[in-house]
Amino acid sequence: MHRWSELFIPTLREAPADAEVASHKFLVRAGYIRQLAAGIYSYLFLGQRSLNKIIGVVRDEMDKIGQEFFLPALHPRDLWEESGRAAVMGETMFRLKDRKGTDLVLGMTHEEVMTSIARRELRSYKQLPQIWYQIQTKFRDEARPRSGLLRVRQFTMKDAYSFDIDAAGLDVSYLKHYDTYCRIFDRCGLKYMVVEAHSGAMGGSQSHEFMVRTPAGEDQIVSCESCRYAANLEKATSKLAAVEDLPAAGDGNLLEVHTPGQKTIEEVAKFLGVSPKNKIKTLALMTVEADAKVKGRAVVVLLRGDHQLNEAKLSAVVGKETRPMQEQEIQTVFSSPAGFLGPQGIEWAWDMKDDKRPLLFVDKALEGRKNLIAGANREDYHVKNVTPERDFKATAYADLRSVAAGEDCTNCGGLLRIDTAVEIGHIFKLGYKYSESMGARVLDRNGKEVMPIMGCYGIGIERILTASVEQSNDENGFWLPPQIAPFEIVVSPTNIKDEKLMGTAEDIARKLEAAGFDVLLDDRDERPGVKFKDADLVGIPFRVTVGKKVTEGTVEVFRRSTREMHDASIASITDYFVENLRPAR
RNA sequence: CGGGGAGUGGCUCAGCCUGGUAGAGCACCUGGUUCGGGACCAGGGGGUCGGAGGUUCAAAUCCUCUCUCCCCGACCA
Repeated sequence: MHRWSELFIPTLREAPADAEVASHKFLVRAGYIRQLAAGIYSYLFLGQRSLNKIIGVVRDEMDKIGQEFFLPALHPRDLWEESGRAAVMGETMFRLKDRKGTDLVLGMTHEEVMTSIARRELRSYKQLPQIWYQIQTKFRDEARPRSGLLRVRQFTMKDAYSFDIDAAGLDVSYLKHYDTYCRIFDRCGLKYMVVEAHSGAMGGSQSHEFMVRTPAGEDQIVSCESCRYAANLEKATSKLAAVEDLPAAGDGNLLEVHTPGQKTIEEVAKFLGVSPKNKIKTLALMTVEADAKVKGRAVVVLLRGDHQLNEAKLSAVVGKETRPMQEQEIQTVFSSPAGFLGPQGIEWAWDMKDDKRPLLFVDKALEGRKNLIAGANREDYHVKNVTPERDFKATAYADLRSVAAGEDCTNCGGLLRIDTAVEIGHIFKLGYKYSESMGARVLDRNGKEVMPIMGCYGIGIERILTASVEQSNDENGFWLPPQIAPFEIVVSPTNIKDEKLMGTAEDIARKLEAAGFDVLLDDRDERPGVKFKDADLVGIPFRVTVGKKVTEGTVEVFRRSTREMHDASIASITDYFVENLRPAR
């Protein structure tokens, strides 16, 4: 039996000064975690116990569809060179050398290692499909760790990888994970949503994220209030209301207007008395090359004046990350200072291969529009009557803008809302990326050599705990669902020196434990108030208070989530929990 | 990496502006009283004030450098 008086549960009366978000404050106050350095945490008894329960649920469900491995965290850097990701990951990857000077890295994910096993061992379609997973520590040297356990440099991830003979097989593996993830998060008692996610710079593949809404999150998710549409802001689309074009000014040809000192969209629109919707926003960017010695390429993006660039969408179209141009670079392309840029009168590359000229990507919202206002590429001047295709030719039209709250759903026309959320799981169709770069091949039923097609699937273990705390807390502390709480029930005698109370509390704790419940007996020599405050704080969903009413054969059961309290007879206490706790499992 | 904030007993903080030999509350130890929502009384232990250098008769306090942590941004497989 677990006796509080013998355990290390260092609760704090006050939140640590460096904690900002609720989960961080409470996990520290409740004695679950302690910080070692920025983004590096120790898990103490209660924290580890809860995480072990989460891992138990994850493992139980994953074992139904896959096989558990355990891969090294320490990888030879060569392996990452093979996949080409050593450069891509940049400084986010921890790097070190062994005593012989060999370059090693700490694993931030395990596609490379899993693929290295697959390519050596998998020979035939008869061995497929395979689903391999592990629960293991990941290391990522984040630019800015933050929010307690929400973004850290070392954490536990359940990562799974599927290998199939063809795309249809991948669909099956993907769906299995989708369903399994739903079961896992349901069992963990989370209120989550599944959203379509950005499929990365490679494009084409399908991806879903499992999200828990909380203001502490770092992701923005778009969802429809009328239908089931939900997507990460990086990926979301919306339907735009039609915009009335301006009438042609003058003879309809390009017409310069003097706009002294009016640089921003807002200023110019106001100055000219038009809506930003009739303006073109011209953004000047450069590609970021993996090899720092290679010069970037100019990328210009046109958006409707009131729209925001979505960098994830842009990088998917360009195939590379981009950064804003510096003043000098802007001068080279536009011969104009920033603030007065426009697309007209410049020779754009109409095809990606033409690398002498800058690329011009135009958001679809501008397609078919006319008589727009853009910068004149000349200080203090803008130009009217700008009409796409007549005054400039785009490299491509694409969806490049971010959805804004209040726009219409593409599916059903309903209202779209935007919430912040934390990502707890992500499933992804990888395709042939690693099979190809790392040389995994199997023979198909015709004896022909083909690449296995892969998927990868991750769950952030600590984030389940963190999201759960974010989802269920009040000023006194938090409560976890019984399935992932360190203990299901805390039994609190109000005075341990009263032999009757203490004896009864011990009996009850023993009985509940015998019935299979996870019980903590608060046998500390503390005043009742201290015990109640601590019990409220530490995330245990039920409390049994053993007080004066034992003389009547009664104790109190306190449900932390609702703060409901009612009497229960000592004789039937086990039955009470069998009824109230077990169905929740 | 850019901007902002903070480092003083275990925790939360005051003291710094205006230099004079370090404090409070909580926690901890001993004894006693108490016991249904973070008790009370008495006694006690614990800090080279993040580090280094400088100014000064004297530095937690002023100056320079540096390290660490937090927040905003950039970044985020």
